[in-house]
Amino acid sequence: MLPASNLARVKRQKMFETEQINIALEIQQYCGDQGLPPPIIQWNWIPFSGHWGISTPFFQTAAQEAKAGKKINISQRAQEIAQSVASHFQNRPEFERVEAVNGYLNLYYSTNEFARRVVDEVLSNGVRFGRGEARGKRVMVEFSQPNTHKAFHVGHLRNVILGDAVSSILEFAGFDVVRANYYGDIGLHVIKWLWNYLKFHEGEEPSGDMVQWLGKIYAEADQRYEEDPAVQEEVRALFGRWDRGDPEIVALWEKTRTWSLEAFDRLYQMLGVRFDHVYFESEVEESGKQLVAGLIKQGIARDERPEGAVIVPLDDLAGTKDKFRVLVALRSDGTSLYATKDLSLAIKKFEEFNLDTSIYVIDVRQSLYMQQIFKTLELMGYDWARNCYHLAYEIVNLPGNVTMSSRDGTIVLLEDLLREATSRALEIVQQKNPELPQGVKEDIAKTVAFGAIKYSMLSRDNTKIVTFDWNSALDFNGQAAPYIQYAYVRANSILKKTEKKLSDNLAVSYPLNQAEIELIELISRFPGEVQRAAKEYRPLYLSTLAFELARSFNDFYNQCPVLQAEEPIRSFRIRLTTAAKQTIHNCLEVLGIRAPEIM
RNA sequence: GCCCCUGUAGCUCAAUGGAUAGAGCACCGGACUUCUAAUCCGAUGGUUGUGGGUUCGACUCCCGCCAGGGGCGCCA
Repeated sequence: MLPASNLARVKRQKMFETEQINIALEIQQYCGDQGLPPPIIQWNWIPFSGHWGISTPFFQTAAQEAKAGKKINISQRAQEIAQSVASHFQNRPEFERVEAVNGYLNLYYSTNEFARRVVDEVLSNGVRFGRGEARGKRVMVEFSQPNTHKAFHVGHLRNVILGDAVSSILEFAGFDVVRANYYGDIGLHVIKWLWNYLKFHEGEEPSGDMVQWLGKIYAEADQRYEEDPAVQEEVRALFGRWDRGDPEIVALWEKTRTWSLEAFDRLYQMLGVRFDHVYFESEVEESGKQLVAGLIKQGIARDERPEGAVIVPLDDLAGTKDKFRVLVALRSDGTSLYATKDLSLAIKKFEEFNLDTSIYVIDVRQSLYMQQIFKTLELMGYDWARNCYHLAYEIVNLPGNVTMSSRDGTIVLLEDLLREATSRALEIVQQKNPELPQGVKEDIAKTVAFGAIKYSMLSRDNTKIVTFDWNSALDFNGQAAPYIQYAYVRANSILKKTEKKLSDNLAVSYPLNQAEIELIELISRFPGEVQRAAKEYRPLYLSTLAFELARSFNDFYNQCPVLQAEEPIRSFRIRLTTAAKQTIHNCLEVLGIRAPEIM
């Protein structure tokens, strides 16, 4: 229930929200006048009705009466109250029908009037339809976080796709979003790579796919490192040289790092993902070490060197048991760990960007680690630590619960997946539209293939493991992006054959049929679903809505002739088709999926 | 041992504490002289892991148990 005093603060994030709040207040007023406890109004869509409207139950009101001592049958009493309220709302122009059923009050909108308003709202806002009002809150989303000098596989892809979608959704919902990447450009893995390069690949220049080439050298290095203690010794020595700033090593590091960064730039560009700010581990390493020294002084960290490392005994400090465990903040040899750098980086983010919220898109296996970092920051006295949020997602596995690992060679390279998916899509375009120019066909194939891959990851909840297999990854049928894209193409195909200028926003003067009503209802849900997805960081709500919009449009397409229809039906259906196309576009847009004009 | 996640149709997954738990895939049967069949229509398919509790009402919230996965001092 929204108290009247809060009414002015309610932003119009959903369509018709103001109307709904006003009616809710009126119902509460009415119940109060009748001597009933004020009901909590929770508007739902009316199920099974096939009409457009809102609904709210009165069980709670009845239950409150029962608790107050009245001897009543609750469901019966709820129906009585609903009936009473319904009679109060009888003969109101904004509702076509008002009824009380099973303890619910059902308010059926005047369908044609609301249809007009929904379609008009979409058409007048265009690409901005569904966009929330600016909130004046800044949120940083850190995602992708690749290691340089390593391969990029399908497991990493889920992070990028999720982070990108969440960023877009938040931005569309009204937040000021800073998309941040954080490269692991230094550390043991890089030194191992450099060692292997110097020893076995000296002077080689990258060839073919850069990320793959770098990854191959890394995998090789890792294997030699694991198998041979002498290698470990050499790598440590090399790490020492790097630490001392040996010019030859630093130069090689800089050169190869650049190769890697350029390759990632191309990769993100290909995926249609951009970042507003980029951080590097190398830039927070020194500040991290200093920060840990400070922690020791403050008595937050315990220096157990030389026998042990520098640790933060979180459970002792927080007064918990077996909850936060112990965070290792610095190695016993004084070299930095992830934690060393993450603590420093967290502070840097808030200082540089004046954030309200800081989101970390990182897989679920690092949940404890993330809580340790946030807790440590809190103990350091940073109040904003509670505005740090770990957006955990489950990993991508291979069949048989096999974790993707470069070391074990159990990976599906991004490159391979994209190539395979694109060629499969191209084959289908070839069949459907052989007359199109080759370049156009290739564009469509890419759009479809990338869309399919992104959608398959976004249409599953963050907490669900994705099991990768080629068959389902390359399946373009059913609930998948190509289905949605095809509905968009069909809408476009109708519109191409109409006059450029849309007719005016006239009242709908014919009885809408079922398919039209459902389509309009789904369109009207979009702004609310954007807010819900933003609030819970769940693109799933929008990937589901996109599919439902597409299915509903296909239904409309089959049942409702547009171009052949008589006026004024024809004009309205053209407007509705335009609105559906726009809404599908906006919905896919925030998911990072493009829609082709033809396919 | 402690903590987290998951368990829903044969399979992969949805479902604001609300009315009759829905899609896709697979399987079976239909629909292109039509705004593109990458589509649509129909049929089959359920003790929501299990036992309690809270509630007018539980797939949803709480507790126990079972099963699977993950995490827990110098990896990232």
